[in-house]
Amino acid sequence: MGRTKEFDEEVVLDKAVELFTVKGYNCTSAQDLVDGLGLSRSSLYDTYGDKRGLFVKAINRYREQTARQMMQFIEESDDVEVVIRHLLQHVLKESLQDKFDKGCFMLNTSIEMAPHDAEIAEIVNKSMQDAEDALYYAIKKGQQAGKVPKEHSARALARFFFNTISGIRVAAKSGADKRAFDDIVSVALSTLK
Amino acid sequence: MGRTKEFDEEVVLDKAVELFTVKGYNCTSAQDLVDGLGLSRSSLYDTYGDKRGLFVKAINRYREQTARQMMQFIEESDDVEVVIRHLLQHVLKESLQDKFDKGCFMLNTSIEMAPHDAEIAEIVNKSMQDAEDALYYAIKKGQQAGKVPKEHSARALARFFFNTISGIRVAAKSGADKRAFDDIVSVALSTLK
DNA sequence: ATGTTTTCGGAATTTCCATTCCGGAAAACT
DNA sequence: AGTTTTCCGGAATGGAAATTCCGAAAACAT
Repeated sequence: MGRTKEFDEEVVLDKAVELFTVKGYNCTSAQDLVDGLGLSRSSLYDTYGDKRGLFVKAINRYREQTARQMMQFIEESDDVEVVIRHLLQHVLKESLQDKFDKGCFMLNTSIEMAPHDAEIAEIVNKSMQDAEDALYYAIKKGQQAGKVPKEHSARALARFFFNTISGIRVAAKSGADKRAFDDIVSVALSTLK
Repeated sequence: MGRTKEFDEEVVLDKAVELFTVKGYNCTSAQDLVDGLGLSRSSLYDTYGDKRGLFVKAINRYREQTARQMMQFIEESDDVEVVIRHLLQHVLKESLQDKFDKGCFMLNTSIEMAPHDAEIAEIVNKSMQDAEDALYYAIKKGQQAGKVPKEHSARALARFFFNTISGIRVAAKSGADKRAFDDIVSVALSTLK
């Protein structure tokens, strides 16, 4: 046995998510990664193959984390409106605290990379579909319990709320303000009445 | 007087908008531009300074065009709901016909460039604000005419619809399907009832 | 026609960035 | 202590992309 790795791969991946989210794939140079991840160039290439390999691992990690987080929101309450309100407020809080306007890694990637990288596109699409499905099941349950009007189908509402969140995350990238976010959330939630 | 230009600057800018929208700034190489714009490398640099200069001119042109288009929608009818329905359907049609999933130039740019290019960020922000303001005036007029409920302020509704459009344009980038778009539009429009 | 100015196409240059390579040190284990 | 494995820093390497340069061609003027 030789020397053990001095870095925790998961910690490194979290930092990579952060770096790639702020500057995107193309504008994050190998040097940025060496500086930001706290490991040497050679360790980076030994461990992840190349820049794109690191990126793929980072986005897969992000996907797992956000999927888990989503499940937590869904399981938090039986009242769908509460769930969705909390979810939107969570997105909103993230967006407001986002000092560097880094936005959402998945959404940024779907704009920057997905159109010309099939493997990454698949990850992004699956992740977005998972999120929509999670919303769908929560809303469906709410409708069956009579807590959500059936004027719109559960699928339609799920798509709508997912779309609303996408919009908010775009706005976060150019630093929209709290009042604007609050308005959007308030109008969006009124569709559940 | 010397030799006359063999290209029409406006036509070139429209093509540049197309190219940059499909691949983004970073992935559109100078060679892509030479091939796609139909002018020589030297003419390109003589006319626009450099790649970024061309990009800035292209996005300003796009901004003018979309602002004009928005005004046409607003002036088309006195019935706000009709205006917004047509606007959403227009965005939806564009998105569905978008064979290369190029999406919206302004939104793509706000994700890829705005965070690290202040001048471009300003153009993007102004353009988005213009669009929201146009929606605001249309809705305000509708509320004054008693055609739109005042449960939400005109500003809130304008922000909400602008946000909905952003979401749709993100989805267009990964080729969402018609049923999903129809659902989103349908739920969004129900907020005007 | 001839001169002048500007464009054009493409070759040449330069700059930047991802990736590889190297030598030495540090850790883990025998 | 010795061996092995992995680490680190940084100096090359290689390639791709942006930009500049140059000779020829076109448009217009005198």
